[in-house]
Amino acid sequence: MACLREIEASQGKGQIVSSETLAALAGVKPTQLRKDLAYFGEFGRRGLGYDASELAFEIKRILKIDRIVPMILIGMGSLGTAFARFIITRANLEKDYPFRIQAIFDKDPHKTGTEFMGVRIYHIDDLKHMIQTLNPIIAVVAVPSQVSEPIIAFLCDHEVKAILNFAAPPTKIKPTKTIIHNVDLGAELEFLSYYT
Amino acid sequence: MACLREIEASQGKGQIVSSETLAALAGVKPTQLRKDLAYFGEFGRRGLGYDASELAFEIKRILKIDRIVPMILIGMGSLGTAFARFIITRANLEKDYPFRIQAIFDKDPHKTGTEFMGVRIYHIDDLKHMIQTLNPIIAVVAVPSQVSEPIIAFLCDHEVKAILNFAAPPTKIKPTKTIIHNVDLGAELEFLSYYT
DNA sequence: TAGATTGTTAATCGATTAACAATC
DNA sequence: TAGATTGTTAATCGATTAACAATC
Repeated sequence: MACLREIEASQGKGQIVSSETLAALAGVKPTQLRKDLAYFGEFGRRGLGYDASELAFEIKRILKIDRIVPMILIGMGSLGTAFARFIITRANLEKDYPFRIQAIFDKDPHKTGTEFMGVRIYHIDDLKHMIQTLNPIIAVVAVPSQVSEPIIAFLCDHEVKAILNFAAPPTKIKPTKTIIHNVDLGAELEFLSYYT
Repeated sequence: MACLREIEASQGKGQIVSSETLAALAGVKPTQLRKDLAYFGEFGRRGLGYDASELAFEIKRILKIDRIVPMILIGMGSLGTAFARFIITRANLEKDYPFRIQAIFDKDPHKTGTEFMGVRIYHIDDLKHMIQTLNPIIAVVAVPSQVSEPIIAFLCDHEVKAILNFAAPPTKIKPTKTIIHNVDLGAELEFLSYYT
């Protein structure tokens, strides 16, 4: 599936767009775009094209961002702060932005009990009894790699659907029900260096 | 090319390893690993395997991380700070870590003139006359998206080989000589949401 | 009806894997 | 020589693209 996100933002209400136009915007071939969409259903009308707002809605539904996605953030170091700022700013700016940070967890007593841009910061120990109530779909792990593995294991045990992990990939656990997406800043640099 | 980085860390001096062992470590098929390596040259010995330290050296050479890679960081908000901490910590810990932040640039007069973990923070206006001297291979852009495009354009004009861009992808410029690698935290979340 | 554009089948391309000759 | 393991050629698989019938 080639990048469909670009499409969403690109047209107003009631507008009809062709796969040709959309493909140009997304930087892919029209035929690829049509094939990708057809995989999920028939969203277009032959001879006409796609209804832009209808298509945007369908794409949101496919990506499961047609609803509020409750999240928790664990670790409020510089990376956690950067991530929280990014998400909360966007949620404040964009109507219907789906991702919401419900609670932040950290170990530092200088941070716990305070708020960051309107989101409460709890002690990491409170996660144990709060996770049931919060019931987050996604958890973001931005703690040091040395302490990340037990936290990730705990999250997997408690039915979190997906983890965005900025720490080192866990070595011991191989969860079946939880998807872990590892983001490795160091690897991004090595990747770039190769193409230098 | 499947992930070769794992291999590097995995063996001591003088050790011989087979593609079977390495593939298991990297989580790929042995035949895939051999094919990838063969693309760059003949590094193994038939009937024996690969010399681990020799292979590690060759991989570093291929990735161009067998030398110091000078970098600059532009933008010292929470994301810039997170990135700087990540790189500098690693450079302090790991012998031969190739990436070095030579200078940081920001607009905030409270930050300019100070140091972060031993790296000087300059005003963004100083970039103009300093870039020639610094001559960085890689530039990391961690400024707000609204102000990123002219900065990226400037970096491309001044022979920076690669840009790691945390801001929005540039729309106007299509550099030919500079590689831009865009990292989109929002897209990572949408990606995860889909697999929920 | 003629023109346009989708959804889908067929053809092409590239990447992964299997098989094996080379060789330690 | 027999066993092991690479580098490479051939076969397989999947993904991309082209072609076209369906239909607005």
